Amino acid sequence: MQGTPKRPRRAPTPEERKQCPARSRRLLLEAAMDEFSEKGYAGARVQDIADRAGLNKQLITYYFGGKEGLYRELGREWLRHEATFNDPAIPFEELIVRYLREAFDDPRGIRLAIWQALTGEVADEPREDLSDLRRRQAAGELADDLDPAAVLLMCYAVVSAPATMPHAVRQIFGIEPDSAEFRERWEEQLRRIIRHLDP
Amino acid sequence: MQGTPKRPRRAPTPEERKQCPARSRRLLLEAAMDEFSEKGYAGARVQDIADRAGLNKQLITYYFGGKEGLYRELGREWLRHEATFNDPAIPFEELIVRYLREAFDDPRGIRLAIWQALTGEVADEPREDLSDLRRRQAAGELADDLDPAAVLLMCYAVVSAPATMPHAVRQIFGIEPDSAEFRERWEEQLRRIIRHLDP
DNA sequence: GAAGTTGTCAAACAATTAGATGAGAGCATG
DNA sequence: CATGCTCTCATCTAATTGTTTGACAACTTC
Repeated sequence: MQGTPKRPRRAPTPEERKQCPARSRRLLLEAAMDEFSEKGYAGARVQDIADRAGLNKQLITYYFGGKEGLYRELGREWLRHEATFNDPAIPFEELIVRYLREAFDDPRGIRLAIWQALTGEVADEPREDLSDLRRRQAAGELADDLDPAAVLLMCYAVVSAPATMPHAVRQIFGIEPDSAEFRERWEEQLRRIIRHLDP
Repeated sequence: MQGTPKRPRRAPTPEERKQCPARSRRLLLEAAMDEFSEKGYAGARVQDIADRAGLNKQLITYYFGGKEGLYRELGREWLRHEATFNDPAIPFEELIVRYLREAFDDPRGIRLAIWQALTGEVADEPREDLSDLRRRQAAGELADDLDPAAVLLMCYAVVSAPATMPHAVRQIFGIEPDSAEFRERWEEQLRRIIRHLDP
C-alpha cells in the first residue's frame, strides 16, 4: 500500500547494535525520567519518550508493558537509588546537605516524588528513622522544645523547595534556581538554619 | 436517529433557574477547583468537572472558552484571594501561620500552585516583598547571619509541605496530614522553629 | 405575543494517544 | 544454509477527550 518500498533503515552501527537490548532499555528509562519528571504521568507522552530516546515507541510496551509499567519501574529505580545514600552513620546536617546536593545535581527524582505525592500514589517507602535525631536531641545538639519529626519534615521541605517551587526562587532571590550562586547560598543558609535549631 | 424522543429534561426549579448564569459559572469554578487541584491540568477531565458541577460540559466552553480558559480563570481567582490576606501590617510569624491555616482549611489553592510550579507555568505574581523581614532583622528579631530571602523561601516550603508531601507526614509522624492532631502539632512547631531563628 | 437574546443540553466531530499487529533484520544454533 | 529467537520498526486500531454544532427552552424587549 505505501509508496516508499520500506526504507532500508540506517545501519544501527555494529558495536552499538551488540548490546542493544540493555542499551535500549536504559535509553528509555533515561528518557522517561526526563519526560515524567517534567510533565508528570498524565502529561507525559509515550511518543515523546520514544523520541527523546531515539527509539520506537512500541519498545516501551515491549520492555515495560506500556506507559504505566515504565512509570512504575522508574519509581522502583528511584527507591533503590535513594537507599544508597541514606547512610545513618553520617551526621544529620551532612545527610541533609547530601540530599540537597543530590536534588541540585539531578532534580528529576525529587520532582517525580512530588508528582507522585500530588497524585496520591503511595510509594511504600520504609518508615522513617527518627532515632538519630532523638539521640542528637538527648545529646543537646537539638533544642528540647522541638519535635524531631517536625525538624525532619522541615528539612525535607527545604531540600525539595528549589525543585518544587523554582518560580518562588526567582521571585524571592531574583536568580535562577539552578545557578551555582543560588545553590551555594541555599546550602549555606540551610546549614545555618539547622544550626539555629540547636541551643 | 436516536430512539428516545428527547427526554423532557427535569424542570430546573424556577428559583434556581433565575440566577442561573452566575450560579452555573460559580458551580463550574468550584468543580474545576476540585478537579484541577486533585489531578492537575493534564489529569483533569472536562467531563468530570461538568459532572461535579451537575452541568453540561459544553458550558465550560460557553463560559470560559474551554478547559484552558477555565484553568487560567482559576489561577487569577486564587491570586485575587491570596492578595486579601497578604497584610504587611501583621507580624511575620502570624502571617506564616495564617498561610498555614489557609493551607489546612482549603488545600486546593496550594495544590494548584504546586501543580503550576511543577508544570512551569509562571503566574506573574508580584515580586516578593522582603522589606518586612529586613526590618525585623535590623530590629534584632531575626538572626544577622540569616538571609531574609532564604527564611522566606523556607517558610513557603514548610507551609506547603503537608500538601506536597503528605506521604512523608504519614511516614514521619505516623498520623494523617489532615488530622487536627497533625495540624496543631505542625503549627506549633513552625512557630518554635521561627522563634529559634531569632537570636 | 412576536422577535431576539441568553443559557442549557445532547449528539456529532476531530484530534490525540496508548497499545496491537505484523513484518523484517540480526544473530545464534542445528 | 535453514530455523528459531530477540530486538526493532512502521502502520493500524480503538478508545479517550476537548470542542463544535444544532436545537430548544426561558426570559427580555418591543
